[in-house]
Amino acid sequence: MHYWLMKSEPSTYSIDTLLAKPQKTDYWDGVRNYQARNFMREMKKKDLVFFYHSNCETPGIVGKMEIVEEATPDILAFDFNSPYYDPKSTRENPRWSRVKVKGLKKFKHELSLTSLKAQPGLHEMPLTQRGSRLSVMPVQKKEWDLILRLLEEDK
DNA sequence: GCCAACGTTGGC
DNA sequence: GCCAACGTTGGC
Repeated sequence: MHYWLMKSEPSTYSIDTLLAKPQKTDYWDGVRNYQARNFMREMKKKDLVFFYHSNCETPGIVGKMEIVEEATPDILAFDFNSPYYDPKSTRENPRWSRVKVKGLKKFKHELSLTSLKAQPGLHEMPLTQRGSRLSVMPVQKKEWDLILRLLEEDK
């Protein structure tokens, strides 16, 4: 069992968007960064993921998801009309991947980036490091547990 | 909205 | 293979 964190801009796709989907499940697609893609390819069913709101008034962790389907080709890359279209990705040789997630919970209070940065136990996360733009990253179990404690939520 | 930091592209 | 130019991310 592994733990992860994935970012999304709430103006485009928020935790509420996910929780409003049928079965609260959806594809996490449109990732166009190799490092992030490679992490998605490592994800296994039942892995847990924090949902992070980026590029907004208060960036931070807002919810929790689980992986319900492991990586498959991101078909948006084949769609000429999609903003995520990539002519270099073909059905014969797909370049990008997606996973399917299920929204488990929206936390009562979000845990802001400011609070996360204030925790010495989280200084090794790419998230809290200056200049890091990685949108999909692994979370150590120690970090996961600490974050849950900070959220004061039942696990 | 600004802009620093980053990742990618493509000419050479 | 280098690296300048460009486009994007994302905090502030």
